[in-house]
Amino acid sequence: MKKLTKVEEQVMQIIWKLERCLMRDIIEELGEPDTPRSTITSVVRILNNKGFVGHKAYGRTYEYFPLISKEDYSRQTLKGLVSNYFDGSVNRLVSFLAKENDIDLKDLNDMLKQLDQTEKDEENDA
Amino acid sequence: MKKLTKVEEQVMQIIWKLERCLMRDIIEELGEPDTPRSTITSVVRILNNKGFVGHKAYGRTYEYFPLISKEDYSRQTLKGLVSNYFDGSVNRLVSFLAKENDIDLKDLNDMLKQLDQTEKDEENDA
DNA sequence: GCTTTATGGCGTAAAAATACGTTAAACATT
DNA sequence: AATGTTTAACGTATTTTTACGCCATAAAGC
Repeated sequence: MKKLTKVEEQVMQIIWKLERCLMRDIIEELGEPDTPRSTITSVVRILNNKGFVGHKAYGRTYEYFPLISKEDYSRQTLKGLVSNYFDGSVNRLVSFLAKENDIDLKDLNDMLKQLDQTEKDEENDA
Repeated sequence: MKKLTKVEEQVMQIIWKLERCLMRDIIEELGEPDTPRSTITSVVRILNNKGFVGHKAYGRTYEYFPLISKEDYSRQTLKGLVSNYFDGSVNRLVSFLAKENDIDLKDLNDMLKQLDQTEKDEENDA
């Protein structure tokens, strides 16, 4: 899958958030008055060319919407990160985070217990 | 911090791996015969301009080495990913991984216990 | 309904990333 | 040492990304 560049990603985040939107919504949401609107439209156009967003014409104005979900893209990105920086091992990533004290171990334990419980519930449902 | 592009990252990975290296080491390690060496040298030159790698001249030939550690860069990238795709919550990231079955919960539990133990050991040392 | 102001698609300029050819030095072979 | 071969720094061409101006339309004010 193609990778988003810095600015593309910024705009894409907005389109993901708004789901279906007009140019004005994107510009309003971005709210950076220093960037000219014409620059934003360019980026949207390129996102469109690259297949990240689609558009539907309403008269002369377009409605834009994502063609790839944020979740799919983050999954892909995360996979790449793990493969490049953590020897392809997700556990290594988590262990890195833990060592960095980015996660509270107790929190995580609680969370895991909950997930574990969810799994058991699903088993019972089946 | 500046972000590496696709090709830059590829070359950077090699320089991180080799630590201190000559052009020929990088090219050998890359081992993609379809990419001309001159292209690689360009990328290295740009990495140098961007401050990712330094060089030391030995006569007419340069020895290259990373100026930023792989760990630092991955930390930074990960932080960005979490902030952009997981509402800034690392726990949310881990929970995502767990739901995707990318991590085995049991493995993770064992790992956490070990980390927990390490912390206690460190407390005893102090 | 005419003038003024805002909107946004489009073409394209400017900057950055990627790709390659040339060439001069380094090394090998005789 | 003279010749051929490999190496890699450098300059630049090409492509992609980023940024803007223009202008036709739409909307607002009078």
